Amino acid sequence: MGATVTSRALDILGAFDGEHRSLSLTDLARRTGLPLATAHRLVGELHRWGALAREPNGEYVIGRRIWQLGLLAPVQSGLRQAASPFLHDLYGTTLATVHLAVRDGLEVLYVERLAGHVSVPVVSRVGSRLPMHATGVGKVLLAYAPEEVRAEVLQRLTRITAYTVTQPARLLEQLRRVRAEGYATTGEEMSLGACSVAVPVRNGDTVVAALGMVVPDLRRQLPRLVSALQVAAHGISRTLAGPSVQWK
Amino acid sequence: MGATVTSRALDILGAFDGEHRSLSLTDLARRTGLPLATAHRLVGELHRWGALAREPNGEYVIGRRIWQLGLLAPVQSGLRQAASPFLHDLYGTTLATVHLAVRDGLEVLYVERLAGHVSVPVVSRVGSRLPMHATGVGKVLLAYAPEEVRAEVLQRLTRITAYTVTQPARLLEQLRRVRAEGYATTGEEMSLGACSVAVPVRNGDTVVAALGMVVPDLRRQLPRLVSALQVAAHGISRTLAGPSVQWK
DNA sequence: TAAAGTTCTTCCGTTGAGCGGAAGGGGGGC
DNA sequence: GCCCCCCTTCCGCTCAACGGAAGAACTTTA
Repeated sequence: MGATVTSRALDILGAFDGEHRSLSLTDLARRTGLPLATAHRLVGELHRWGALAREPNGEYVIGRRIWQLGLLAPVQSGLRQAASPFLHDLYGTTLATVHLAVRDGLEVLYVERLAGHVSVPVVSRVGSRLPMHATGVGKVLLAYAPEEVRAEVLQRLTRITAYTVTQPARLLEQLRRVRAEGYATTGEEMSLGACSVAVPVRNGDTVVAALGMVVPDLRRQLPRLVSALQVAAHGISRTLAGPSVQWK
Repeated sequence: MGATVTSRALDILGAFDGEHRSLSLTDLARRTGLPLATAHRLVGELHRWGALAREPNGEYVIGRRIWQLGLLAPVQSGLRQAASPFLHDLYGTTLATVHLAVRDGLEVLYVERLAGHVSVPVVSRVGSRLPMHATGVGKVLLAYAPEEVRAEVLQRLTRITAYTVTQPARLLEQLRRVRAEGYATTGEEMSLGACSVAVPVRNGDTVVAALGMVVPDLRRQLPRLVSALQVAAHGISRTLAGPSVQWK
């Protein structure tokens, strides 16, 4: 596989994740499968550049330089900033957990999250990924994804709770309705006790993100939540389409 | 200089900054001084891994994977999250531009920023760096920095406005007062029309960050602002010292 | 429409940078 | 003391990275 120097260096960075925020040299060597001496050299270079930093205890963590670079990513500087005020409004009026997510490959990537005080069992975190077929934002993004992506996702509908939709035909039907009605819902398909609604966020004609919220129960207030979401989504779209948000 | 493969790959990432968020292949080759063919190969690898992404127009931007990694940096997951609620409170009670910053090498690195509606000419941005001797947070961080850092910074007190302190002796005296009184101030030393106050944020005994605010004028309300800042700083310190903030 | 100028991509023979096994610290637990 | 684990350094071999050059794709100029 990855035999190039660059890919090895990147693999070292990739060894860090939400559960492994700080790793010792040997941890890194083990997780990447690199010989210790090699890992040592690469880690040294990454450290010298500022991609990695050392904790007082000697373990390595992601460095500030990477954090800084991350702030330049379009997902951060464009979409996120455009959406920020609308998310706050939305949270203010509904007090539910609000999410902004994009599609990344075959998964949903959470870009922003405002957590409600009344906490519902929510799995997502900013920067984390979840399967598309079991989340509200995922269904929206899947509904508007290229045919090939949809086809591939439909092949692997892994079961997560007892309510997860795992039959391709049934999910396809749901996606059709998402396109027709403009919103997606889930009921305890990702975690028990959590339902969700989501709507697409457009930039011009294309769906670039999904905006969703998680609540304990949908029945009663669905129309109100959908319209609140749509108002916010339109606001974000307008900001995105506006004069060069991306660059300021 | 940088002759290793890794450092070249990192240099490519380093070519991106606040003013250059998207670059073409030739831009990258030029900015890094690499031969086009070499840049092409490295960029290809970075792209394949997700460190770089391609815009519709073919230019490269920082990819989502880097953004995700950045979220794992301690500056983001520990300090920033601990401080967030206090910053919001602080902003709510004062309506001034609020800053959280750390020292990175010989400069101030802005970690978080809440912008006031009544905008004062503020230069900082999250992820950007400014010189230490001309900012409130910078003076605080400098006052508590290791002797060697202070010595080096004092050698290069570049003038920015007519009010910037450029005499080492005068700055040293100010730093002494910062330590004695627990807060630092600036008056139009970084940009005209902007004054600032800042206080240290501690984790245990060591100063890990500085909390500051920028206002058009300090005279009248200084005591009130200082005490508001100190309350917030103590709150952050308590959260940092508390049970494992860093890991949740 | 051709010509001249961009920028991007692919090819391939040469060579020195990266490789990694091995050996040498350092510390802390028993 | 001894053992074990983790980190760091060394060094000769080899193969991956290098980059000049040629050509493809696309744009601008004449």
